[in-house]
Amino acid sequence: MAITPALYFSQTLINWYSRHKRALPWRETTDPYFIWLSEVILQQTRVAQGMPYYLKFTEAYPTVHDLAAAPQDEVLRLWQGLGYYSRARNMHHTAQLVVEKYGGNFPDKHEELLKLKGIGSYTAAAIASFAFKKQVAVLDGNVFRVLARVFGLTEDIAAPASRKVFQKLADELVPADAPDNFNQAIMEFGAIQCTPVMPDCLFCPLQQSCFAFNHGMVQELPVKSKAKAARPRFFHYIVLESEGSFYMRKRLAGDIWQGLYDFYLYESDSKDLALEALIRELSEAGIELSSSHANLPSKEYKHILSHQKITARFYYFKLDSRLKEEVLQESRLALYSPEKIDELPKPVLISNYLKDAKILVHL
DNA sequence: AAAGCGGGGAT
DNA sequence: ATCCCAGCTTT
Repeated sequence: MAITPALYFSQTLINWYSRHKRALPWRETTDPYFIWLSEVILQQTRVAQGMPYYLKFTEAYPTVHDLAAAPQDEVLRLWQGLGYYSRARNMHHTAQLVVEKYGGNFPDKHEELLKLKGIGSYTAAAIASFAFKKQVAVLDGNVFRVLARVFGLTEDIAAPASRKVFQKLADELVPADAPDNFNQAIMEFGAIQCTPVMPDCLFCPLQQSCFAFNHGMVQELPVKSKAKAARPRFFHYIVLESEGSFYMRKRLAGDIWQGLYDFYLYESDSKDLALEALIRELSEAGIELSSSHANLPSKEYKHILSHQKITARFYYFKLDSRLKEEVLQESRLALYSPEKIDELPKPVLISNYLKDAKILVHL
């Protein structure tokens, strides 16, 4: 008997997957905790970049109870360098909720998983299918690309409204008897074979049935609107040293790097520092710098985020005496030895400076 | 619906 | 230097 197009598609992908799948540690388990950990780490992150973090986290926190019991600074420190730090904060929060509300066991329903912080439709589908064999289709960037090309979908994948079309198709394609294998297969296929640039159409098992290949539209699909240009920002970091220790503070909500530690920050709309304005602001904060203080501007650091283009310079000042308690309260600064600084979660930009300035020798 | 949120790899 | 990758939350 003839097989349906949906069956042909899923069986072809699963067959391809059995021959091309990479051996990855989170594919060796059905433990929802490890699946969840890997999927949160892999959001917006390539396997090669996420792998060392997955190994670090599973070693430091073998169970959801260990993660739940950890201090936030420690979790963020382990996450340091991976970016999108709300993932770590939400993950930590969810670990505590799973322990308190679910007795340490993750819910197995897609809609229950969806209620947890940091778990959206993709991650909920991944956990539900990989750990609990539920018939729900994952929809990530790889799946968008594969479906757009093979089935000729021309909706803008950057537009939220397009999700409905892709989700409906993906849901029709995911087989009841192997939802986990199919979901893994289609994402792996997108990552290895049907890549964003230079896809390997020549040796593609779906070549003859692929809309994009047959219509010479491989370069045109998927359709994706461009992101807007990154906003330029100019950071002037004031590095205050007292007796070999440094004043730092934890960043607040409402800007990048929430929960990470950096120095006193003076931001302006120019790469050049307006010294008088800085002195005035510091003075208002109760921090008096006399001309006797050494002022060594660092080299210029360019730090590129997807949505911001930061130009930063560090100004080092050695203080004659410690800042007063009320000044610390008001500015939220605190004094940290290099050993303590090493343990603090910090933006990559700050870590780079600390390394260059030889304040931190390792890392 | 749009904006905000990190960082790294390929060319 | 300039292109690419992208899930979740908040607004």
